[in-house]
Amino acid sequence: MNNLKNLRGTVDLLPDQLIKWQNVEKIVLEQLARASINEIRTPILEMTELFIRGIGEGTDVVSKEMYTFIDRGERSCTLRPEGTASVARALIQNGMLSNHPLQKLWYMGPMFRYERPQAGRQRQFHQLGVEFIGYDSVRSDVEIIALAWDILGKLGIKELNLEINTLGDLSDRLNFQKSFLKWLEINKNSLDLDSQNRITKNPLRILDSKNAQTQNALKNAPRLFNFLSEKSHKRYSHLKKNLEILKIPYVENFNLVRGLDYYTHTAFEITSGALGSQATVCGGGRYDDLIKQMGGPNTPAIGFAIGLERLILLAGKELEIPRNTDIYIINQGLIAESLAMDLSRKLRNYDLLVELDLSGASFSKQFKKANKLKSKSIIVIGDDEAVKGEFIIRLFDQSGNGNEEEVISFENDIDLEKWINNNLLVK
RNA sequence: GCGGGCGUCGCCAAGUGGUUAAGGCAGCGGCUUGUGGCGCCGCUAUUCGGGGGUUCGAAUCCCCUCGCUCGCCCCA
Repeated sequence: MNNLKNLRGTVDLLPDQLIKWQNVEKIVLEQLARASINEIRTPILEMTELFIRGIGEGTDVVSKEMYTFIDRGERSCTLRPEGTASVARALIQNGMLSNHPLQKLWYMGPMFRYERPQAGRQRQFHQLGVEFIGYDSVRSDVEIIALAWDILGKLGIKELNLEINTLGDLSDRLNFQKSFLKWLEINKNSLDLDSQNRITKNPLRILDSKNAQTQNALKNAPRLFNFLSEKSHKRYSHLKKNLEILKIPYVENFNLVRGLDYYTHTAFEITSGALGSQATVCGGGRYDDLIKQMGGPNTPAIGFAIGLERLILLAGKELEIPRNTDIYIINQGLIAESLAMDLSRKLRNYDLLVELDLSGASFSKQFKKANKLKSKSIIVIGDDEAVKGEFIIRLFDQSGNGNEEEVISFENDIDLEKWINNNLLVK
């Protein structure tokens, strides 16, 4: 029995911790609803092919981090490592792009990547993703960045850094890649080993290598920014201007590439120093070619994902406080216990947190329990009350001073409601 | 995949070779069988992540292994 354990990189979320999760999720979902974004749910398990084609074979995520296995029907299946590819697939497959070319969608759920766990990183983790499908205007880029920024702001998270970059469109990138590859051939030896390996696999990724030696060498390399078309340049400066109008502070990072192949034009990341080495809480960008590449109609899109574990880490302690019990029902005796159960059901029609003591323990014990839970009030039903068809109700404040008891008949809903309104529902 | 740190009760922890493994919190029971916060009393690890070895004797030393954690890489 003792050797049954959860798998490495997975965690049990226990009731105490879930208070914070639920509070954070509530705020996030409210914000999404207000921006009139609709939910979409796709399977956690997909064909492996989807991610190879969607994310890109040369990426780290696909080449070494996927949970892939052969199922009983000999299909290669993969636990999703991210959400965008699935959403794109679902939209194409369900013909949603011809009927509703414009849509704003969100999803939330577990993702899986086989990596070494560390602070802010698990093998099963959770993401909130937002995708604006069919939108190509700069304003949609701005709106989605603002949305991410505001969600973090609503949670009271301070000291965030927004980094932005532009990757241009496909032809910008090809032009750049040509001369970048030439430079890489010549300067190969001044790069670190990882980066050398990427020359053939995924050269763009070399740009955001964190190796100091490589970063130093890259200072003399051609810059993607200089290969952007006039149109791409304009798009990017328009984006910056809009962010300034909205007073969203940003930092340009020309080396921000992002690890998934599908990004075009705008790429952005929001980081926090409070997270340790896994500093990114939100990452996103535009992916105008993905849906077409996956066999759908030519559909521009932009999206982001927020890592929920990291979000929880950043969110304030005030979200960890549980709601106190409003009424604790102390009860003992055969008839009393039935009456108590009936009363507890009645009380749950109000916006109250009601706990019925089921222990059958002594009154003294039940009072202690009510006190431990910091219940705002108590109801007492014993044999005496049961016989008379009434119960005792009273406030139960922490000072321990005797509050006035009130006796109410089980039939008298009007007095009960009055008491609740006067004592519990008013601030 | 590669480095560093760590593993004693549900939680926090003392103990670094000698025969009963401190203490605190939480939990349970009692003082007080129908009225709470405080207090007092009692109970709660045959065992120190697991396995092997050294020794008369190990939680303490050695080896292996598992796990956790932090960092590299990468990402949310």
